[in-house]
Amino acid sequence: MTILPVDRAILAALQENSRISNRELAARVGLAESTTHERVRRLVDAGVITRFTAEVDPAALGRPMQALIAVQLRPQSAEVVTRFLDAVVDDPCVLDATVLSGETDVLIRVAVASSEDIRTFAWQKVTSVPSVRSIQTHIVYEHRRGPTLTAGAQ
Amino acid sequence: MTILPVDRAILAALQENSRISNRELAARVGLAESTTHERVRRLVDAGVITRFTAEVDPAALGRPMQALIAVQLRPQSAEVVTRFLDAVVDDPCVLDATVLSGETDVLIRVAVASSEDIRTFAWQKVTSVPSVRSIQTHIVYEHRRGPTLTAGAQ
DNA sequence: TCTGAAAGTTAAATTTG
DNA sequence: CAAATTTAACTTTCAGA
Repeated sequence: MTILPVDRAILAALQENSRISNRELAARVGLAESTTHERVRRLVDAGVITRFTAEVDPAALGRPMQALIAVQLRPQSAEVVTRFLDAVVDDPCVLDATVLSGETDVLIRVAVASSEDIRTFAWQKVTSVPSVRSIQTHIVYEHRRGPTLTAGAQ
Repeated sequence: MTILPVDRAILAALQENSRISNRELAARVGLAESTTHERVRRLVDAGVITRFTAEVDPAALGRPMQALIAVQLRPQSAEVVTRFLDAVVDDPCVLDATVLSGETDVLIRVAVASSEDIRTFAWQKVTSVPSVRSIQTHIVYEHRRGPTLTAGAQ
């Protein structure tokens, strides 16, 4: 699918607010409503827009603390990684998990009410998986989003 | 603000799809439309929902590769960290940046077209900031989301 | 805090240029 | 791709429980 400048404008507007009406979106990008509607549908169909979602602040729900837990696994096999993810990623304190190259095999981001909850997750849940060789916990002090995603490599 | 079970249902539904109509949301959570409408408004006002957004797949825009760049800064001061973030976080390849405790001070997540772009960002942009002492680049092999965020610590 | 109904607004599909 | 049209669906407000 070819991404035109007008598609970038649509992507920018919808990332900033996915709930604006099709009418307002059309006005903002300077196309007819029917055209705008069709282009949004195509962006979804092409997999450029993966979902429309509401962002929720864990802190506002009583989980003001975030941490990264770096995990080293042994043996290092695809199956071990998959099994580890399946074992931990559904825990309610997990925000996401990333599989990496390098010393650390998996990086887990958690949001919790207090450091006690990190301890419980890290030392009860994570280290109870047999293939976990070692872990390190890092407190998240700040998190910043990059620029809005509107185009390929510049 | 008190989060009732019905609010969790609203949060779950809106995270899964922020574009469903208020009518459908009301039907799904079992409340009248007017009540549902009011509760969503309150969740936004209370800062529980921070924004409604469209998730975009960088790969579908021609940036199929992601990496984490771990950065160590010297001297380690609040101002150095802030200045570093200001210098790199607006680069178009940056998805987000996290300030951490531990060896690594900042973790930058990037989405790029090829490894050549990582090299350019890491060795042109990042290491050109004087306070950067060292960096390590890790390829992202896989990324998994945790469960939907609906409540405080369980 | 909730409901139900009324009034105004918007979406979605179609047709035509 | 735009404009116009039409029907159906939706949002928003408010009186009242």
